[in-house]
Amino acid sequence: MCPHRLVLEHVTSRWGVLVLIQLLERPYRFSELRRAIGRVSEKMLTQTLQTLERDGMVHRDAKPVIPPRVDYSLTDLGREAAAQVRDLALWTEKRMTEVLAARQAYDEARTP
Amino acid sequence: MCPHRLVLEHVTSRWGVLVLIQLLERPYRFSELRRAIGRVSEKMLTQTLQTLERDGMVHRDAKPVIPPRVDYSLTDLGREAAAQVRDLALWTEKRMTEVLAARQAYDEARTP
DNA sequence: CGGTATCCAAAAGGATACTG
DNA sequence: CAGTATCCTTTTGGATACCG
Repeated sequence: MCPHRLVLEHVTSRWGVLVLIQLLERPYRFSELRRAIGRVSEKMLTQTLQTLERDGMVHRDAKPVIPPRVDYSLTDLGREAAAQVRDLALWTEKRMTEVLAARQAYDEARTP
Repeated sequence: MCPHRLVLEHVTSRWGVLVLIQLLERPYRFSELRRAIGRVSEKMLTQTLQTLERDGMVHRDAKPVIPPRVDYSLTDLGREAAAQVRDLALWTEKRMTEVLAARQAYDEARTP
């Protein structure tokens, strides 16, 4: 598999999309981000953030305090990706009526 | 899960992305599309095409001849989606250098 | 040719418990 | 608080065989 295809999979992955769009708004702490996204396990959020950090999309700022505090934000690269992903998400929202109509036509043609 | 999130997952799915980008060029027959994409099983290509057809992105034209001939093409809706997906794919290609640099820095910071 | 059906392997994902 | 580690379930994907 070509390497840039993998990056595309990271940013368009189930949780990657939601993380990028959320961080486009402002930086978030770990638990705060988890609550904002909703119904994501710690494991998947950790994994998604690590992948996006490794790809240079997300910046991780761990403050050496007790209790630990870690802030996540977008890099310049991440902001570019996030903006495109958000546009695609907004497009699907805007076109939802057409999609639902197409589905109904498709389903009705097959269950007479 | 909100419905438009599912549509987003369809168009950004592993094979969905490749199908949309390929069909942006011109219509394709089933086997022809399979060869063009490479290393996709019949099952996954069928499944992907059905999902995209149901969502109103892909048009399926089955000609009643022997041997069977089926042509797949993009609808207007599909062309809009495909263009955005292709742009995102082109962006990841363009930014690959930065991503690779970020990865190297990430990996080196963790294996001294 | 263009599928469908079945079975199986691999990967993704979640719940829980534990740690610095 | 922000993770790791472990275990288990669900989903995804591929190989194969068969059908119209």
